[in-house]
Amino acid sequence: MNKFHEIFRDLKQRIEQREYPAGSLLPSELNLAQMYSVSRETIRKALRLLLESGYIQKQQGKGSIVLDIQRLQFPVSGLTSFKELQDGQQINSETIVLQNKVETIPRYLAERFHIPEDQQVISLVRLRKISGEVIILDKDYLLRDIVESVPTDAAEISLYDYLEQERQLNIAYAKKEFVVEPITEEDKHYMNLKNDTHVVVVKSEVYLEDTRLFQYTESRHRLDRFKFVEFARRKHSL
Amino acid sequence: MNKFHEIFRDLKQRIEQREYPAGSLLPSELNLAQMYSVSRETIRKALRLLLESGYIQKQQGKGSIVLDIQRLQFPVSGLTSFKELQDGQQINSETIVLQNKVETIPRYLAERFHIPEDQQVISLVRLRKISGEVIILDKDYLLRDIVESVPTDAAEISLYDYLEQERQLNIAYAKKEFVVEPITEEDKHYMNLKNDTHVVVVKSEVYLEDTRLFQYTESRHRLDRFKFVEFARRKHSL
DNA sequence: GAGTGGTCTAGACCACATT
DNA sequence: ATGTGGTCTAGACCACTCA
Repeated sequence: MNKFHEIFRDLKQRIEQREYPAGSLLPSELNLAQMYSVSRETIRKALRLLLESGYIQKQQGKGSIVLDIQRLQFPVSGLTSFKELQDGQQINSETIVLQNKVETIPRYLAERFHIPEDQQVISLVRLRKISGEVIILDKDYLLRDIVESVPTDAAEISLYDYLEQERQLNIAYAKKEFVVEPITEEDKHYMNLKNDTHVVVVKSEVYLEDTRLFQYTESRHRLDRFKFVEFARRKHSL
Repeated sequence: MNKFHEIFRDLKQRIEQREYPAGSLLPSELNLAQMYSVSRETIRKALRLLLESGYIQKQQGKGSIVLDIQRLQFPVSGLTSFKELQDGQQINSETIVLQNKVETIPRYLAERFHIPEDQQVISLVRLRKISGEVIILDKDYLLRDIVESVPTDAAEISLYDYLEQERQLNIAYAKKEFVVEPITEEDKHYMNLKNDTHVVVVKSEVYLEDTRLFQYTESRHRLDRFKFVEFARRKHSL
């Protein structure tokens, strides 16, 4: 729909299909502007998206160098749902909804977020299986002021699809925290933990476009199957 | 030096000092343009930096909402050195250089990066102490084609300061991978591991502006002291 | 010197939220 | 209807790289 977004997608695809191979230079901004019949600033917006997602590296005076996506493959970071992760890779996965009920918010969360102690939340507990093994235990709390209820089959397929498309919620940003914690009885009960004593826990606070908190999640991962990949750029002196 | 960067730093500071308190709106882009005597596009570049670093949330038709930095404090992610992390928080820390020598590249790295097997590297091993305890074991390999040698006191204080300022190297981006691995004899020997069986390992491939690989690092963290915080934005349909 | 990306401008029109 | 941010333009000048 937006010009710069279309150009981004087009260039991205051409890079992925090796039409612009790794190590080569993209056409200059001026050339691209002529090729797509847009202004240079519009090209620059598209290139910025490519830069941020790790497809190119720019050099003043030289040009835009295409990076090696083979090498930098699967950078999986940011605010991405389990479903989207699986779609990106071809992995056979399965979600089992253990719990989907309304309750009052746990006290430690009410305190942490300065929310009334009688706040109602939807409490979801889900198991994530990959190749038949239970790898992840997800515990979600959704504020009931914002979502009244979630159909269990939506929780099974993709919660974010449902919230964004059916409920028209605009998920905007999140604070994520990665820590390692000793296992609980619940972990031991639901996951195939062998002799593990710890799990990796990813705690996320998710906010809407209007800055309202609407979700808190603890995603508990089996140690030996946890992997998080990130593409990072150096920010020179903010 | 750049106008938009100066404006970013100014607005950032005013937000941190609660001149623009959390939940309030910044002046409109048109107003800001007049206040700083610049064009609106320049203001928009500054606001984009604020948006990306989690200081504001924009809403079309409404304005730029200041976010609660108390709540979203210490988002520590991206490509940041140990020194910079410590500077951001007031923690007493110490670095001990265990090794600083030239050797041929380990075979698994030569294969992984398609580098000649006789490539020379600088091999650094460093311990990171926080409050007197050894928390992190850092193993660095720097390609000798790019840096000939590193003074041990530079490795002790800040490697990145030295590389960027003394050596004029432009560090641009990295691929980072977070996994959990069983401990090695080396881990056991140097860190106070108690009964831990695993460590968190952050593996980083660091690249220069001209896209040359120049550093590979394994940062091995004690489980109970590992914490990684990230501010993430939802990317709607790339 | 020619070509590249980086910054900045002044203006236009659109989409959205509020009154 | 007004004001907000989102997109796009055409042009200017600067900083940098490379032949």
